[in-house]
Amino acid sequence: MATTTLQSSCNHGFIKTSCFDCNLKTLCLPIAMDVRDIEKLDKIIQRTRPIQAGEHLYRSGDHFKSLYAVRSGSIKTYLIDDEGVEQVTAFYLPGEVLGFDGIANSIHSCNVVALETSSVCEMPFERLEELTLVIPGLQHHFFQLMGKQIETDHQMMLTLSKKNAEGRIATLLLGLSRRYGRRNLSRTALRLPMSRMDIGNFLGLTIETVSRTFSRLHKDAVISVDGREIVIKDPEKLEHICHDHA
Amino acid sequence: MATTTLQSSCNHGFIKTSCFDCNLKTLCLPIAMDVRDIEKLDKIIQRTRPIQAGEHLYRSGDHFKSLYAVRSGSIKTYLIDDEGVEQVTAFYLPGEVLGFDGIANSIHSCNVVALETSSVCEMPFERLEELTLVIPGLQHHFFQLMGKQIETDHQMMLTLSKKNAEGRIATLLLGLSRRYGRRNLSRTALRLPMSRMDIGNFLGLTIETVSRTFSRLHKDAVISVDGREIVIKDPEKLEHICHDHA
DNA sequence: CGCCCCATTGAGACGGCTCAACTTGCGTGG
DNA sequence: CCACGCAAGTTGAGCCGTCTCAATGGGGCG
Repeated sequence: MATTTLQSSCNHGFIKTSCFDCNLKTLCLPIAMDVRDIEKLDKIIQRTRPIQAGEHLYRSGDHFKSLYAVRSGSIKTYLIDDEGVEQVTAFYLPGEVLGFDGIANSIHSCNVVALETSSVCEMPFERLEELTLVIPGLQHHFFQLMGKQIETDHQMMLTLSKKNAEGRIATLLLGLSRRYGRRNLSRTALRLPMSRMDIGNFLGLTIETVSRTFSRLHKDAVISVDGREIVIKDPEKLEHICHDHA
Repeated sequence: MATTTLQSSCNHGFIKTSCFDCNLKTLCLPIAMDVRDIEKLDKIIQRTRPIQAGEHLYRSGDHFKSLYAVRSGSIKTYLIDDEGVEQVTAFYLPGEVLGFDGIANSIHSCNVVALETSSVCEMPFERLEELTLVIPGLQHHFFQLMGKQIETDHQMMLTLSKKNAEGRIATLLLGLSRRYGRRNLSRTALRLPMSRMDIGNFLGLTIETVSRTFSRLHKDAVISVDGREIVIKDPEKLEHICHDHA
C-alpha cells in the first residue's frame, strides 16, 4: 500500500491507517473495489482521536457534515422529543455506519454518544457524494447501507409493537450475538456495552422489567447473567422466545 | 412539453403524463431541475394501471426492481415475521416515495398493498442510478428521501416505545393532518384511508383500544369521529395529548 | 470507610388485552 | 323488497403484564 505512516493517537492495536489494512472493511465496505479506488476513499476519510465514554460525537441540531464508521468501541444514538423524553434508537458496533439522520435536512436529528472509549472513521458526506460519481458501486453501497438501516428500523417497530418483555430482550440478545459473530467474536459469550437503563429505554421497558426478565431467563437456564456479562446457554430456546408473539 | 399522448387507463382527472405537469412534483421531486433533466427522468418513469384496494404492489421476497411514488389513493406497507405476525410499518399518501426496503438485498422485505384504488409512478432503480450520475442533485435527493424515511421510522420507535394509546392515536392523526396539509387539503377534516385494524396494528394496539380511544377523544371534544371521517376540533389539545409522555 | 450509582427484588396499581355481546352498513340471494 | 350473512366497529367486564414506588444489595472510587 501507498500510505505508510502509522496513526499516532490510536490505543487499539488493530487500528490501521488505511481502509485496505482495516480488518473491518468487509463489514463497512463489502464491495469489490480497485486498490486505486480504495486509495481515493482513504484520502477523504479522517481518523479522529478516540471518543471517551459519555462523550458526544454529535448532537441533535448540529450541522450534518459526515457519516461515521465505528472502528472500535460502541455507540448509541437517541432522540429527545419536545417534552424531553429520550428514545434510544440504535446501538452501533465496530464495522457499522451511522449518521444518516442528518441527510434529509442537513441537520442531525439524533444525538450520538459513546458507550465506552471508541474510535470512528469520519467520512465527509460532500466528498463522498463526489466519489460516488467516480467509484463504481460506491453509490449503490451507500444506498444499501441506508436501506439496511430502514429494514433494521422496521424490525424494531415490530419488536416494540408486538413482542412482550421476554421477546424484546431475546431479540436484542440474538441481534447482538449475530453482530458479534460477524466480527468472528463469540456468538454465545458477550459483554453488553450498554447499561440496563439504555436497554430499557431502547426496548420500551423500565429497568426493573429488564432486570426481572434477565433474572427469569437466567433462572430458566436460557442465558447466564453476571452484570453485563451474558452467556447464551440455549440459543434455540432464546430464538423461540424471540419469535413468541405477545 | 414534449410528451403529448394522454394516459389511457387513468381514472383520476388530475393525473398527467409528465412529472412536469404533475401537481405532486413539489412533494416527490422538491429539487430545482432543468426542463431537459425532468424529461430524462420522465422517460424512465412508468405510469402503471391503477391498483385496486387490497391488491399488492409487491410482496416480501419479490425481486427489487423499482421505487414507487404514490400518485393517487393510499398504500400501506407491512412485515410478516417467521411466526406470521404482521406489522404495518407505514402508510403512504400521494407525493410520497416507497420501495427502499428492497435496496439492501435486492429483495423486498416489505409487503405493499393498496388501501383503496390507487396509482403509482414506477421508477426503475437501475435507470435511476444511471440518471443520478447525470442529473445534478438527483443522487442527493434520493439520499434525502431515504434519510427522511429513517427519521420518520425513529419517531415511530419513540411513539411505540414511550407513548400510551391516546398519545399514539394523537400522533397518527397529527401526522396525517400535516401530510394532508402539504397537499393543500384540509388539515382538520380528514377521511382515514385505513381500517381500525390497520391503525391498531401500526400503533401496537388492539382494535378495541383504538375504538375506545377515538370514542374518548370524541367525548372530550378533541375530535369528532364518524367511522373513518375525522374532524380535528381542538388541534392544540391534540398536540398536547400527542406530547404527553406515558 | 462511606458515598454514589447501578442493579435487583418485592408489593401494589393501572393501562391495555382478552373475551364476549351487540350494532351498523353493505352486498347477496331468496 | 326484505332476510340473511358477513365484515367492521363499538362497548362492557375481568384479567394480566408491565409500571410505579420502595427497599435492599453490591461494586468502584475518592
